[in-house]
Amino acid sequence: RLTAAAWAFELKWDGYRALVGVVGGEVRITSRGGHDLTDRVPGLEALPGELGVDAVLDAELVALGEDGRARFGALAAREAGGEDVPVSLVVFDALWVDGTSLLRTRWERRREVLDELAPRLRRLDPVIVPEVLEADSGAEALDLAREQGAEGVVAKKRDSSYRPGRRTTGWVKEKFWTSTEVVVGGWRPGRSGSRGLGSLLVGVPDGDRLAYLGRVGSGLTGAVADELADELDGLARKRSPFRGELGRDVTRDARWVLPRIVVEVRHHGLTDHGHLRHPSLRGIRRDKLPGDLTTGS
DNA sequence: TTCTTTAATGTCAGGGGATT
DNA sequence: AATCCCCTGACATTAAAGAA
Repeated sequence: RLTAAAWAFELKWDGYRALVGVVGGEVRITSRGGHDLTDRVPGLEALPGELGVDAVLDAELVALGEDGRARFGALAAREAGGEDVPVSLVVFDALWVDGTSLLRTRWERRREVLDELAPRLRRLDPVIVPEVLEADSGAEALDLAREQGAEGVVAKKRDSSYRPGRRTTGWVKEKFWTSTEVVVGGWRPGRSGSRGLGSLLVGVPDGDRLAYLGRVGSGLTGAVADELADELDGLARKRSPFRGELGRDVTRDARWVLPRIVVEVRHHGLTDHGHLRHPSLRGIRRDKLPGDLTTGS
């Protein structure tokens, strides 16, 4: 449905969204929430001189590992001073150049402007201006992205204008999903406003216990949530079925349960701590028992 | 053409993980 | 406490399509 005639495909970068202002000889990087991120990217002192004109650019702030792949977790760690992770600025859009706003200009034209600026931008060490993917379809673009180890693809409608701030349907993000079956070992109540379940504590069988995989709250709603709430109530248990300690912030209001219910969870792989990343509940697997699941990934 | 229904689009709140 | 990155569903609004 995403044809190359109407859509252009770019790699999706995993980092912090940032606006880069090059105005009056100074560089200023701002997060989506309006916070100053300028100090996160050293090595941009020469940017105003190289660029030659004032500009506001849309970009993503990413930390790259040795393999060239983005590592989200390393970004915030940089401030701790421990790891010296090089931070790059991936520039993918031009919003305002030399006194002219491009917000209402179609993406195709904005990309042309960006390509004109690209040779100068690339003289700066931390700056990356990624090429548009040479793909005839969304599926082909995903294949390319997978080869390059990216986390996904962003499809941009060629005639779309730029809508500041809000999420836009002119840009469609396609990420690689993983689906995993996990066992429910407990739950946490929702906030005072919402009733019943807030999130599920899940894991995979590891010997006679469960290896903790984190919480799943997104997608836990409607009839499925009510159904699960009833069933879990009947499986209540005093001791945690998980192996090891889980941390006070989790255990404080956790309710443990006999590990019997298997659910399917969609996610983006595991974090450095071995938890599910961006998990969302897909449904209950009544055809499966905890014993059917294999240990590990 | 105009009115009504439907689909697309946008906004918001509540869940997640992580770090300082 | 913040901050950042998300995902999902409910609801409101807007745009498009169908019927009269």
